[in-house]
Amino acid sequence: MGHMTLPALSSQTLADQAYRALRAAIIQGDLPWGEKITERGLAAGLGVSATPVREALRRLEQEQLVEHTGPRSLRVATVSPQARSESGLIEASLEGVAARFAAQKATAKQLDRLERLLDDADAAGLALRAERDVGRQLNPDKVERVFTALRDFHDLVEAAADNSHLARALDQVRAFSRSERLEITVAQLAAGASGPIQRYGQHRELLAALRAHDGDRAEQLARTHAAAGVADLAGWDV
Amino acid sequence: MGHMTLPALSSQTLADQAYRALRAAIIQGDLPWGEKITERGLAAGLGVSATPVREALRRLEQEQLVEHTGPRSLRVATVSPQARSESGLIEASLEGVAARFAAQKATAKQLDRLERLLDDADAAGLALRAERDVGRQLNPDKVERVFTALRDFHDLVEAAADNSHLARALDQVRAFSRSERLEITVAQLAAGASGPIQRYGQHRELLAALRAHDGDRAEQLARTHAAAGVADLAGWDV
DNA sequence: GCAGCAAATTTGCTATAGCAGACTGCATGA
DNA sequence: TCATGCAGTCTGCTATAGCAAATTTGCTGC
Repeated sequence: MGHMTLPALSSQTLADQAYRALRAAIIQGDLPWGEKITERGLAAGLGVSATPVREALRRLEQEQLVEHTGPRSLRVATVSPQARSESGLIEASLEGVAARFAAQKATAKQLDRLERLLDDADAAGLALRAERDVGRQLNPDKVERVFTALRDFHDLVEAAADNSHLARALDQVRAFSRSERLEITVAQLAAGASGPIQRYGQHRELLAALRAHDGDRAEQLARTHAAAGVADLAGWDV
Repeated sequence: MGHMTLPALSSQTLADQAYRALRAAIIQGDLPWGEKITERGLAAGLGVSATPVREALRRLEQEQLVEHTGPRSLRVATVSPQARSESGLIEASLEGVAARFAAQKATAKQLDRLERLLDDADAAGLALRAERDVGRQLNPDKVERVFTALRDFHDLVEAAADNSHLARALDQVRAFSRSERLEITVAQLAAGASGPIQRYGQHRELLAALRAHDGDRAEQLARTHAAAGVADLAGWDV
């Protein structure tokens, strides 16, 4: 056996494609919250028959992105601002658990990669801070680099946690809590908000806790950090 | 409009029935973890066609109770002991969040009902303790009453939290963390374990925190309590 | 015995047809 | 003007047929 087969890189079934397409459409707002939908309508829009669309809808229903209004009618789920911010708290709690697991399991290679991501973010972040201090406009390319580095950081912590149930739960709740966060936070940064930049150093502390295998502290830091992100958006005190 | 229509008391679609039946079969062990399954086989067993079974399988796959092994083969998911205990920690964390939400939102009526449930549990529980102290065999009927009362207590806290995303996440993770807990704990009680009975008074403290709208303390108590339940089973320190 | 290959069977996936119930709009009558 | 019935249409649900690919089976040759 010279090679190992990758675990289905692209399932490519129409039902799977329909699921991804509809999920993305909902999260990105192409299918607005509360929109009435029909199997046949979606099937025609996607160019497939009703069968794979039905399976996609059942999966979306399972994660509450689609809901039944009556015995024979469907719509994209509605999500109140309160539900959105509460989802942020749920997400923060789960990210805390992820950090706890990661503190137990992260390999040396993963920890090093985490450190390199923070170095990248710092390089671009310090430049941004300097630009802001002299009143220049923020370089969108550097903003992007900071965000992708920090997103990769969180994703890698989640991967190090190595628990598929936790990962699934996070994916599902993020569809509600995080659908517009990136755009908002970028806007806040441009407007001069200091919260995101202040929370910056917390990543270093979290990494130190992970290295020390200090699950309690890692969870505490990750959760507080994530909850602060929600608070910035909602003006809440957590 | 003199009355309001109840929201679909029994959906009664075959796909829904198939979903519930298969889910129960998996959790109760009638379909063992790792069992290979086929659409047609399950459909024949349930007496329906393959279509509703496929939809049920997609939903079960979404919550990781069923998984693909290859492009054309399915099986009931496998769950390691580690994954099971980790699910217990995830559940404990989510129950903590539920208690936090409940502390903000619980109505006076709900709080009173919670108190009555604890009174019920205490009545039966004290009798059990007395029986155990004199070495008599535990009355199975009273054991049942304690468990149902405490289960109702947790369910009502969850209902008071009033967040469907949280409720769904709890349901899904419990399929893994709690599938055999009741039986085990009953067995432990019969064998004289003291942990469950010692954790008993914690419910009163939680209720007090809910009444005081003390979200921090409610979360702390609920989470510790739930995590202790996991620790009892796994011999872990949380 | 056993590895390798090909035929036969199994299996998941998709499209389609049709049913039963819900919904819509319009005409009717008070 | 408004409630009420009644087609006609729409919609979700289920069963079925068939395809393409994977899996299994059994044969062959070493």
